[in-house]
Amino acid sequence: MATTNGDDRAAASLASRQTTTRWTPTAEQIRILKDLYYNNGVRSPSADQIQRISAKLRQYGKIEGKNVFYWFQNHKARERQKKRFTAAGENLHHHRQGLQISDHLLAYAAKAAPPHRRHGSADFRDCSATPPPTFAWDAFPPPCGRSFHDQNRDEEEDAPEIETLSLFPMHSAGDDHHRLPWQRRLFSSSSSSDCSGAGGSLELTLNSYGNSPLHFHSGAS
Amino acid sequence: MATTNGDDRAAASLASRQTTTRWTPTAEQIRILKDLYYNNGVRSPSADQIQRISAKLRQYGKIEGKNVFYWFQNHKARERQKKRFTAAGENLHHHRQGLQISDHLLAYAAKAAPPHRRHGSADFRDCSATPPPTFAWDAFPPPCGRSFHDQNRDEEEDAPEIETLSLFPMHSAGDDHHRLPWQRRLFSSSSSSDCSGAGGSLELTLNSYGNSPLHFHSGAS
DNA sequence: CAACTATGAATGAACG
DNA sequence: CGTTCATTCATAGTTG
Repeated sequence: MATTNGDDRAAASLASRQTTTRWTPTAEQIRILKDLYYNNGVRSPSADQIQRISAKLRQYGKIEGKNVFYWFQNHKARERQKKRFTAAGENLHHHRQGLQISDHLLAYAAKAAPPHRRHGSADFRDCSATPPPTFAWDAFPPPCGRSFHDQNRDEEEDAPEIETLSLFPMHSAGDDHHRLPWQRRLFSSSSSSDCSGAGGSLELTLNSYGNSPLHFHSGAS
Repeated sequence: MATTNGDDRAAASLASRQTTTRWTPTAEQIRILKDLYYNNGVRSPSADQIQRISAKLRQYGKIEGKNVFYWFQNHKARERQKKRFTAAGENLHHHRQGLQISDHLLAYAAKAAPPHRRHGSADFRDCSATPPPTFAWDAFPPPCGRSFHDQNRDEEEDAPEIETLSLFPMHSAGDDHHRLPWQRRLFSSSSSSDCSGAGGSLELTLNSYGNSPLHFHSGAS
């Protein structure tokens, strides 16, 4: 991303009496953390490792063990979470289902092809054929010569699996998987006339919150 | 909101390849989202719901799962935040003009709530028996002296004094491993070649990025 | 166009 | 671990 300075939030806000209680990692700290995460496969460091890491990172700024712990926890969790609700490729293939508004949309959609904002290069996680079951702490350069990305923003990769998933499973006769109780019928598509640009009515059924279907009135009034 | 715009802001303008093109929800998308929020009580949709919602909303414009996720997060958070100030801000009716930060500053000024724990719960800085979220691994496991660590942080990211403390304690006679709240059940993965270099002076070489000794450049680019 | 506001995006911290 | 809350940054979009 281009969050201005990005990592230097700490340096940026050090001007005043920052009552900020929470840790503001420096660029170097983040760099090291990501290096450990991606290049070394560190995902859930143990207490000992956390201590070592924090000790090391302390050279670059204030940091405590819990910060390291949380960082890895969050980083890992977010990576998974993101993948979870980003199942379908979402940005480059919108089903144009005949709507008048798409006129403009298509217009710039064509030119706005470029993917996200922070796709630099390939990810590092699988830069080597050997999964990182162990912690490569000691001392050894990264297995594969990896070009360092800019500074911050990790390098998540997208697996644009275009599977045209059923947007709204009406009634899955062949129930295959039971995931969670609320995963039942969340949405009910009203056949095929719900995709009106603006001015339609769609029904959404959310069993988890209410059994009554929801009707959207896009009547614009 | 304030301007009841209601147009397809998506079709606003997009000429330059903004590296930070954040999602601009369309009127229909917002309407549906609010409908879900208010009429259906959806506050924190899960991954599955997010997928469906985003899929549905995609008919009205480009959208990704994370947009839905963030939308609900923000909407909920802000609503809560606003309500939280109504009671205390009866006197300070300053138009909170300028500076986004004034938002929370007013909050503190109004309620003067200690900036630590979250929504009132129970205070627990009691260093007696079981400090709930006490993180022991910091530098040294405080017996119970300081429950709350960084509180009056008036220090900056500097002062990295490279103490020569043993960064990597070998085994140190085992002694008592700080029994972290989670270690009991989380850090029990000692059944494998944990840190291979645990018994030596790990060096943590992270020179893949050109390890600068330290030195924080004042940044400011 | 500057000043300001609403809100999307990000992330540290923590809960269950 | 997945989920949730709080706080902060960045910026689209107005408003004067």
